[in-house]
Amino acid sequence: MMTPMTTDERFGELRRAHLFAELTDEQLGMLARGMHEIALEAGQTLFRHGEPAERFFFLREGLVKLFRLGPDGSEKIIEIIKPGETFAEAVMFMGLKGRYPVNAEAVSDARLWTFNQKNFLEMLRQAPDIAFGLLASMSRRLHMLVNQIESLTLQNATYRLVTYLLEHIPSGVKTSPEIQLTTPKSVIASRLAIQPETLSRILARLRQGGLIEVDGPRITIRDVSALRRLVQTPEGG
Amino acid sequence: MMTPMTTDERFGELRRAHLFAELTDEQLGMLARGMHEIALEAGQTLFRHGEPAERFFFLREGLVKLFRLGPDGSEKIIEIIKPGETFAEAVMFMGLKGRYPVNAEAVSDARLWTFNQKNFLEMLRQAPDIAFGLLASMSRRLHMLVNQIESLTLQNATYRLVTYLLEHIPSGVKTSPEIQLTTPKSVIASRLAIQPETLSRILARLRQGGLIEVDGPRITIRDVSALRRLVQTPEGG
DNA sequence: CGACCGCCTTGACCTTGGTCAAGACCCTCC
DNA sequence: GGAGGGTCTTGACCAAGGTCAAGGCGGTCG
Repeated sequence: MMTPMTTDERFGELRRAHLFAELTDEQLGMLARGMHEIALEAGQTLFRHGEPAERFFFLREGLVKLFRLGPDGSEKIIEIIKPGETFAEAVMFMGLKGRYPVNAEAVSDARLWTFNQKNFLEMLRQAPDIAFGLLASMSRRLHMLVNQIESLTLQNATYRLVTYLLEHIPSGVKTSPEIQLTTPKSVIASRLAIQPETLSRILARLRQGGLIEVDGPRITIRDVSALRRLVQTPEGG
Repeated sequence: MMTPMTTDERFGELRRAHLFAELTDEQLGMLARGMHEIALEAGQTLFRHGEPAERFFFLREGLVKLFRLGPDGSEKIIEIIKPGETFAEAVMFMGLKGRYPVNAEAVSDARLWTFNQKNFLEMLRQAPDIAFGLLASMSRRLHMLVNQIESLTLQNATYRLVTYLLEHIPSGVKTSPEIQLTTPKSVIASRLAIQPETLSRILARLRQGGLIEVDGPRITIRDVSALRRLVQTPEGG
């Protein structure tokens, strides 16, 4: 048994999510009434593509991947959910017949809060301001997807990996920043729509070129500007 | 000079858009107050990727493509807008600092109505019900993008083209449906993220296999079920 | 009518990244 | 310490699709 959380602690944790950050205590209270906690073990499935979508989720601990399966069973990870993020909330607006467009599975042991669709819509109706936050967060997600489509079609594997690395440089570091990969390389590969072998080969090539150093899950960037140049668009774009 | 439209005609046209379909006359009236008409010639640019997003659009006539440019200037068409559709409305919620995530250009001569961001947000604040329609339409678009990502990564060029064909079969036709391509093949190729040459080759291959007949922009499907089988997923998915 | 232009098609070749297979490395557990 | 398992790496090979180049097939315009 773990010590029960105070209401304040719960509210603080919920506010980590973009979606809830702007809510008043009262609104969070309404939200929390319909909230349930669940735990998943690594590898456990949360929901499957095509299932009726009756709940959405807030990830407290662990890692969850959202993915689609191809005809041959190969999986493409659409998004990796990290603690403090909500997911599947967009589906709530497809109405009662809405279905999850992806599969969700815990990558590592995870703890989540779940929210019931009906309660949530009801709350929105009473506090329409929240809808604006939702609209903003959805349009952000929309743009992310557009960016993904661009990089999947306009750019090659090296470009995608280098972009991924550059995006994960800890801020504030000037020289030789070090990136600690928090997810297995195979997961990153799927996220970038390449095979683990190819990921490995590209890292090797960058290493040989003196741009980076690789030590297991720790990657040190030797030459940030050279990496930037690799993915630079000639035009402003 | 063209004959001026009656208010009723305008409302009827606006309601063709998902986004506006559910609005009352009064709400449409508010919307129409901030509306302006513009015309574009084929090839003319409406807005560019990165520009401040102050307006969104309703396409009345013609064809508009939304696309991104790669480092080498190659373009990937994200979406082809057809008459009766709205676009760029999601960006309105990124706040005053929002910027268009794509380029927009008229494929053929086009007429549009434009809506100012500030007016629109103001109206939403007074009629929060509309926000729910918006949320639904955005989550639909979100799902479409997820589907695109899947087909770009999990499936090959033939799969994408066949899926495109199947989606464009006029409804109600049983035997040998005929598809009239309304956009140049090169545009379709970009939409499917393949080269025009590849598109041409795949069509040739399908033709040799007796699955379709091609006569310029007119494609006759000889064997619908064979096409369906081509893209069938072994599992339910 | 014939030159020209845009769009599509076809062919030859090449690059990228996927597949298959073998082994390296590392960690845990007995 | 050693066996076993998961993950990552490396190599050899292959297939899909991109690139380059040439030509066909209407259209339009002078």
